[in-house]
Amino acid sequence: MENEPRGVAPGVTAAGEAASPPNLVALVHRSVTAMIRRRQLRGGHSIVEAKLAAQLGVSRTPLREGLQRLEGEGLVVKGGGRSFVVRHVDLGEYLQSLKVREILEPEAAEAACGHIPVAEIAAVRREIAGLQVSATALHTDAHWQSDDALHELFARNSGNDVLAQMIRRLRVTTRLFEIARLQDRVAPDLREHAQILDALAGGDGKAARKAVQAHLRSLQRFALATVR
Amino acid sequence: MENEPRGVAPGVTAAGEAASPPNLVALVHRSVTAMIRRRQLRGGHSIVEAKLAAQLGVSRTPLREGLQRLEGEGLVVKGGGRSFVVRHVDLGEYLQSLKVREILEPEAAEAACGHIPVAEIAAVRREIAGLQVSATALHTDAHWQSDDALHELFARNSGNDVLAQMIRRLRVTTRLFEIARLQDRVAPDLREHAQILDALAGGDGKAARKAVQAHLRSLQRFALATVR
DNA sequence: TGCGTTCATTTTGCATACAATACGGGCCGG
DNA sequence: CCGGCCCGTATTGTATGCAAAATGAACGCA
Repeated sequence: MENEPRGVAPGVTAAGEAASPPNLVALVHRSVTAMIRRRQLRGGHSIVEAKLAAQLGVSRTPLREGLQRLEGEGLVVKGGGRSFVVRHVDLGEYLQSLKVREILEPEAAEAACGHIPVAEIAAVRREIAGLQVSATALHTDAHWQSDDALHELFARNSGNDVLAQMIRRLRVTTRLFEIARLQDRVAPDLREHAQILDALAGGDGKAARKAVQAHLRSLQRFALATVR
Repeated sequence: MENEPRGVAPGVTAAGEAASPPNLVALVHRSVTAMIRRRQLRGGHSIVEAKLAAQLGVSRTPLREGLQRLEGEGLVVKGGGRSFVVRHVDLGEYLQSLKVREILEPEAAEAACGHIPVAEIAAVRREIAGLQVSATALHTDAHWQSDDALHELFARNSGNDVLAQMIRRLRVTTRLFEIARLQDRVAPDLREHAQILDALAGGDGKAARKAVQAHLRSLQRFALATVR
């Protein structure tokens, strides 16, 4: 292969991460994850290895290894035939995932109450506030990001890393669906996220639990009403 | 490479599964999973690719792909350095996992109540009954297997595949620890499993929930009391 | 036209080759 | 006796080559 600058599709590499050894499978993993989140790779799309490898500037070997790892994580599947397919989450699975989140996340929120550094809460507040201003162009991207930040806030501080990991995993699935199918969740999320933050900041465990549960139920209703 | 009969380490391949295309990465995945469960690969043990590849009769390429997939699933990790390491679950993580299972599994058991085919319940009953007889040699192996069967029973029939998948995943972690650290759980498990089965068979959702919760709490107590 | 069949092309599965890096052990200087 | 350096070896990271399987298109035959 011509040893190109190994550029990666524009704007795909993750930030930070001083990779002393370039480690191409990690690069593939990050890049493909990002591409899926940006809908550059749609759910159900079947991946041709040579093409994607060329696009990322790597050979098929690290590409395949990265994809296998993503399959283990559930982002892609080897669908029936022989090629990798970006996992497609349908409404049924989305709702099931939300049900499980409805079991786990209120628990995490309650556990986290009173254990979250105020600085972190403030940071998430700022992120949400900044959202009101920006135009709709990058809006959704930033919105999803603040969504991540909020849920990560109480997951990480729940005191149970395993619980946090499960929540993250479930959110991969739900995000996959939301990216593909839901459009205007910004306004309701803004309101509900604010309520959750208030409860977390106030250290009121019961209120936090309620707020998170209400949020997740709202998502279910929204999906049922929105998706054709 | 000498194209050997591709024998695989004795007794390592999973049963059934007529693999029309040999599919070596699936073979690796199954084999390594089995080897970990049998403690042929201990937690914390670092894997040398060439050695394991030779042992399984494959080249390093499918071996690495299989390992990457296992890393995505959380069975192995690329520990700091550069080689794969069988994940080591410590007491803390084990207890955290049990806590999460204590949230999820009672829910699944209750949901499954009344939806489990009687034949399946009977099959698990038989499996447990057969356990009483066999000697301690294969005892533990068979014990773990019946444990899988019981928990799988209500997970699969809970009506929520995502929930079932989460439970399976958590059980990978807890099993990893139990294999390494716990010895004589047979007697208490036998009793508690029977109680769960009775509740499931009776269709009593509340009782099933209670029985599963009691079982998981018993495991926590047992671990705290047993592990030095 | 409709349908099976053959052949060219694409695409994957796997093995191997090779370069880069980490590791360990001995050697030398102190 | 100890610490640091150097070099041979073990091991991993990546690319490439090639064979088998799938795909699909052209073609002939009914």
